[in-house]
Amino acid sequence: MARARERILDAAEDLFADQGFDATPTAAVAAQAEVPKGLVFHYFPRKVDLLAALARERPPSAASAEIPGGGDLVAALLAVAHRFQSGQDGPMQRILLRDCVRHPDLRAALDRLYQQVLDQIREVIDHVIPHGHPDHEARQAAAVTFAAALMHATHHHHLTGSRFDLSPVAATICTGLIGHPATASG
Amino acid sequence: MARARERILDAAEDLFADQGFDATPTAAVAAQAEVPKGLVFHYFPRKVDLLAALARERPPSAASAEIPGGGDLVAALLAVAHRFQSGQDGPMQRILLRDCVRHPDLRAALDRLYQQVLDQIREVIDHVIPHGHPDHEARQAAAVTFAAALMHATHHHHLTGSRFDLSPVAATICTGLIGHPATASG
Amino acid sequence: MARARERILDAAEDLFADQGFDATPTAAVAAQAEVPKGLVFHYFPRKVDLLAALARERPPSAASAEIPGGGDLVAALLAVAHRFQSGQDGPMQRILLRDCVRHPDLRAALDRLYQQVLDQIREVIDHVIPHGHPDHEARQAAAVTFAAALMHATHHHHLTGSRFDLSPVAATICTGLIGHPATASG
Amino acid sequence: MARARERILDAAEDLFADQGFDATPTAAVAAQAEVPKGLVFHYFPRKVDLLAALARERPPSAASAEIPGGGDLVAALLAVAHRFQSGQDGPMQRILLRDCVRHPDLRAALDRLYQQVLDQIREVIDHVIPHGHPDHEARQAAAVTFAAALMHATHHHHLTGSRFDLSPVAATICTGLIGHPATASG
DNA sequence: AATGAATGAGGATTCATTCAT
DNA sequence: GATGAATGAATCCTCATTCAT
Repeated sequence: MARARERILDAAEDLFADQGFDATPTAAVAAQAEVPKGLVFHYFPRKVDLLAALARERPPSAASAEIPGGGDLVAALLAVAHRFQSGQDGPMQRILLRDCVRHPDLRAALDRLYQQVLDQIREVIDHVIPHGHPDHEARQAAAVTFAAALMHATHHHHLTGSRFDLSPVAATICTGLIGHPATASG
Repeated sequence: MARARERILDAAEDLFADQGFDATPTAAVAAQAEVPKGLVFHYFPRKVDLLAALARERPPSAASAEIPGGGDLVAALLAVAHRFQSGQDGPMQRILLRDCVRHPDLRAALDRLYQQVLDQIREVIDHVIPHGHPDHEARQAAAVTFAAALMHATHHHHLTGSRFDLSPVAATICTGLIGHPATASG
Repeated sequence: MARARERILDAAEDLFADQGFDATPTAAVAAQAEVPKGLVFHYFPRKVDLLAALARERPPSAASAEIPGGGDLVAALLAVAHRFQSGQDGPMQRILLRDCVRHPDLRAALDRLYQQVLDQIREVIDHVIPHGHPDHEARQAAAVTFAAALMHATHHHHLTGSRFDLSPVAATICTGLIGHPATASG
Repeated sequence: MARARERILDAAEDLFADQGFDATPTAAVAAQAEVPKGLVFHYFPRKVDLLAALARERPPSAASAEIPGGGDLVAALLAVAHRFQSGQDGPMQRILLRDCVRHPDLRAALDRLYQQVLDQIREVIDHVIPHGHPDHEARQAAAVTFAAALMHATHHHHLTGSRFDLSPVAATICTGLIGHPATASG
């Protein structure tokens, strides 16, 4: 069954996200994937290769969906955050955020994820505030701010299970950009 | 020697910060503390008790020093961040940020740390912008924003070894609060 | 490609000589031979069959070349030794000497090798000292002595990488046979 | 029980001599020593440390006993050989001869053993032929010859279980030294 | 004949924890 | 209290061998 490899990756993603890489025995991966233990090592000679394969083949993408129009920057930012935190890549995000500390191989994937988030936020800002009023630098600073807060919020969420409310952050940024926290335009 | 207990905690703090709780054998703690292995278990019956003792007896404090006057909010915020990231509590911060994921006992300590940071930032804001122009809510939102970004920056720092520049964040927040990113007053 | 079998044997000879039979995975043989793993087992159902095939099909021969004339027994003996230790059968010698301990199948091949060495030495002795002065028994004893020492020297060489100087041995034997260690005749 | 370490070494010596180092699981050592598996690693963190400890703490000694007088060099040499091959150090000899190939740590011990054998043989020669007739060089050459042959004979013995008859070797050497193979002096 | 996925027994090593002294 | 020997469950990984295709 050529699916074995995929099933192993599925199981690994699941278990690593849940308990962490180090705390997950390869035997558990094999069990959940319903393959014999040896097969895991057939495809991934060392346990860490499983992690690397996940980072390589299943990078979490901050998939940018359509940007909600309407000129409401706060809503747009929160929508980005929501999409990011509710997407199907939760498991990989957890793995990256959790295990990056001990497995620097994951750093690249985490960096890429952050960059995607940042780019997406910037895109949203530019879309909602199309003119040129706040200059490039201010826009980028705003994007960085929201991206950093979003990363923290996501970490917090994975840590505690409860959401970190980003509304104040979005409001602060919005005010910084257009002078008031509410619906832009006007 | 009654110092043994302290030496054990010193060693544990050091090693846990460096390699993580799970990856540090108690034998290594004993070795670095230069005490016999049995003594570690004499004072801390289970390994996790070591972690709990650290969190209880050596909580990292976002020690608020004097607030730099002068009305420069950006500088004041960055000063808070710098103090936080350069303090002597780096090891305990690392431990909390790293191992909180698997050891919820640490959550309380991490929450407390965040709260201290948040309070301190708020205090700085109120100190620099004493009047009442931006209302309480906006001030708190700004504080939350900077606290979240600071937590992310700290995490990033511990992860990569390189600093995460918080200047854009501080500028964005400052603009949100007083309309322009530079020295307040006016 | 019918050459596959030969390539497998080549690889096995190489690797077994280098790391020993037990320490060489069949997968390594397949890799070095550039054949799929399954093919190794196609030709040699059990790993040990590879070893047996080597011993059977590629026995090291103490190939007797022309005997250096001139009546110098010491030189002649050393020439035999040199030929033996420098021949192309080094790998198989190593395999026999090393793995015979655990794989008695190799014993016959090793015995045959020793016998060839012995016969060849005897031949050299008879060629250099053609008359009948030292009787058959003494000649055979001398041959046995040099053969034993040569085996040890070879083993030593394979073990340490450095040569074991057989000159004293040749000199001793020569003196035993003809009364003085130098060039025979006289 | 403080004897545990000795019992582990006893078991290791036994099993390594019998089946070889690589083919002996540490579990087997523990079982034969009647200690829990973990204790083996308590004393010898890596399996190879067991081997090193054996080589260090239990080096086989070519224990020189009293030299048989009587002036019979052949008998004296054979006595040395017999003592060497019948001594209580058979197991360690086997281990050295067998596993030196893959574990160069043993080389020093094997070298030392050879040196002891050589020295002892030389001593016997000097004792039996006290005068100065054959010069130093010839004596040393004779000793080297017998030592090499003895090593081969021992290896052969360990390999096949049957003795390698050293009489011809002794006779050849004796003739080389004193002109005739029989009882010296006269 | 040829292939490489599949299998699972086995083996070295780690380490928290216990406990006799 | 203090000590380090003792314990054994757990884990990663290896590898000969089988087998469906």
